[in-house]
Amino acid sequence: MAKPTIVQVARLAGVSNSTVSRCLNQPENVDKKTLARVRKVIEDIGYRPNLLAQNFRRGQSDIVLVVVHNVGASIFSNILDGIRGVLGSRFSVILMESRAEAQGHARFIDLLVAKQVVGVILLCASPTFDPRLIGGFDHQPRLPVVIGLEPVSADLADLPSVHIDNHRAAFDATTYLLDMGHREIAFISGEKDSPITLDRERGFAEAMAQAGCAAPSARILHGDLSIQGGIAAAHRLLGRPERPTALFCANDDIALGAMSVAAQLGISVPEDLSVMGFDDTIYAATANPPLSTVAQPTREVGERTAKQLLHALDHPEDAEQLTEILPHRLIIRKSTAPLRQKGKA
Amino acid sequence: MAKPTIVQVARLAGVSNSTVSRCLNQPENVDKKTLARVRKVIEDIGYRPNLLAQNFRRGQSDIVLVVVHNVGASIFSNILDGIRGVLGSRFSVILMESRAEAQGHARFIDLLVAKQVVGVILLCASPTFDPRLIGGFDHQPRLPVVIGLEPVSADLADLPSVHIDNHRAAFDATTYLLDMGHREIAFISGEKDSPITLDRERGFAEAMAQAGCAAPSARILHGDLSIQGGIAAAHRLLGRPERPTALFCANDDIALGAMSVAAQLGISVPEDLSVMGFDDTIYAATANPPLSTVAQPTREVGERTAKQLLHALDHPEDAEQLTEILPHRLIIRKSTAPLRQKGKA
DNA sequence: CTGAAAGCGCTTACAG
DNA sequence: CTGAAAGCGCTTACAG
Repeated sequence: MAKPTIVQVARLAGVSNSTVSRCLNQPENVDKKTLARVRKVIEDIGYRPNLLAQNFRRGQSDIVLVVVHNVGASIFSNILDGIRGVLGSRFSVILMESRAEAQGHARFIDLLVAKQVVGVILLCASPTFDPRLIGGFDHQPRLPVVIGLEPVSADLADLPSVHIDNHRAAFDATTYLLDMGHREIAFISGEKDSPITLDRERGFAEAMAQAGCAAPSARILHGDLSIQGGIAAAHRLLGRPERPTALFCANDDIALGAMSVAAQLGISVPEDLSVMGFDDTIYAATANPPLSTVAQPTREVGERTAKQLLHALDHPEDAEQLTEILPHRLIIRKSTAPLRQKGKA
Repeated sequence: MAKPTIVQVARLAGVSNSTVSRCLNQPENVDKKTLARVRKVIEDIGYRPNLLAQNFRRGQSDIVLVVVHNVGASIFSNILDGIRGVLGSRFSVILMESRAEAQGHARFIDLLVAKQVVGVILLCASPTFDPRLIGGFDHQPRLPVVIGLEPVSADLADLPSVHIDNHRAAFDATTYLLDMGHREIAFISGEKDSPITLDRERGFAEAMAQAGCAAPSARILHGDLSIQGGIAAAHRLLGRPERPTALFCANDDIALGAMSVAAQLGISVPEDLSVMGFDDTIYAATANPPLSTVAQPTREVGERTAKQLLHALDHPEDAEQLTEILPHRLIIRKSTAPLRQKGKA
């Protein structure tokens, strides 16, 4: 008993294949009674269109590629949930890790071509995955691309994107630290020129400059957006006596790494050192001490990103490119405190 | 300029489509010289087989479905890396979250049927994803399934699986705690009857019983393998005066949640309470205090699981079912310490 | 609103 | 070792 195909349905319903196909794909163009009859047969024999045949015939798969820096980063969990929720069962999501791609761009393109992906969501806008290079190659049409989470640099401004105002968020967080009396603030950032942190660095520098701190950009350390990155930076920063009194970290993992170094060195957080993270991942609230941080609406980022992609897929003629700015929120917990007066030691 | 197809290659090489196809799929059956000529043409015009057509024609996709409880759990990061490394570019990995599947089994089957997945890796052997139900339904052939990370219950013993000896690992960890003088030890586990924790619970109970502790299974709390689960259990456990002196947690997230509750309640870890985790995720080492835990070779779990699947895919006739037991390792950091003598308070 | 026919790009017996 | 031919299950102009 083989899997039923469209021809069995057609035979049983007494119509042609074309009509069955229309019932599936453009029911509005089918007579009500015919439609009902065909649907009944479909139901009765449990017919399901062969996706492989559909994809082949239509010349495109049902695969959406989502590029993340690192699947393990807990921030992606909610975002991916949001994406899957919207894309639903109509599309399959496959993940690619930018950090794992030593071969970089070539393999990325390979994958796009080989898998005949229908759309791309970039949750990391590294140069390797320059969205301008998506499509237009190898006889492929240009693919819809949406950028999520990351700000979009000016030269990519024509691409739809969904993210918070990173500049403003970093400005707010830094201002909060400044308001607590801190002046010796260091910003532990990600890779130099990484798009996700550039805006944050500018926000930091701007707040610092407004508060009269000299050469704020000298207070920015570049590294890796990871626990290891936080550890490395903290070792450089906290080993010396004239260490900063507050650390603003480009993400929570960095902050967690930095706090562990502080603990090792016997520096108390927040008494001797305030630490502020970014993202409000699930590990922030239970850190010891609980981490103050900047929250992003991650699930919403995923949902909105996916909705924009869906729109682009369903309305290829509609070239409207939206930039959606979602709200951020300062979450103050226990890892930050007012600057202690000098005579502390 | 359309994407080149097999017929252009055939024409340019002066052979038939069949021969080009053979060059691609069974080069050993092609004359060396013909092969070389065809390959040259392929190279020259940049031909790449249309995967969509291949999949359709062969009646199967190149998709491997990996089921995890929760993508965000950091333990899966390395495992997925391992899987991807082995499955490489030949297959696409799509992820399904068991926790997200309220509809459960039905949707799972739907996905399998609809996407025509070629193989399944189960990183969570919940009843919803009972591997015996994979395949055999809806006119589909039985699919190769490999279980990773989780122990396999006796009734599924005919399925290949890759995991540590969870019973032994829990026994070892509990014994370590007992050797430190602890007797009032609680085990915070996952869902009741969750296969991943059953073996661990038995290992715990066995070690406790050997040490003469009465009713060890009464010391097992069931909840959720998450930070929230750890928080909930810790609230039940640590609120009362006759609280345990040591907590053994079924994973690191639980331990992190429990430690945060201890911190809130002013209970010092490890002075007043030893806490032991499981998995050695990236958040264990930088916790405050750094978390003692049981490490699993996660990347290897992924690689071995994927290799078994690959074997099953390439040798469907070979029914050999392997159970691979990988080594575990106790990692002792700062969250565990010898029991303090009574007169502490 | 419906049907007959062609065709998407490949693979696979089959015959030679 | 190679080629001619059929066919996988669907969709899509086209004609009526």
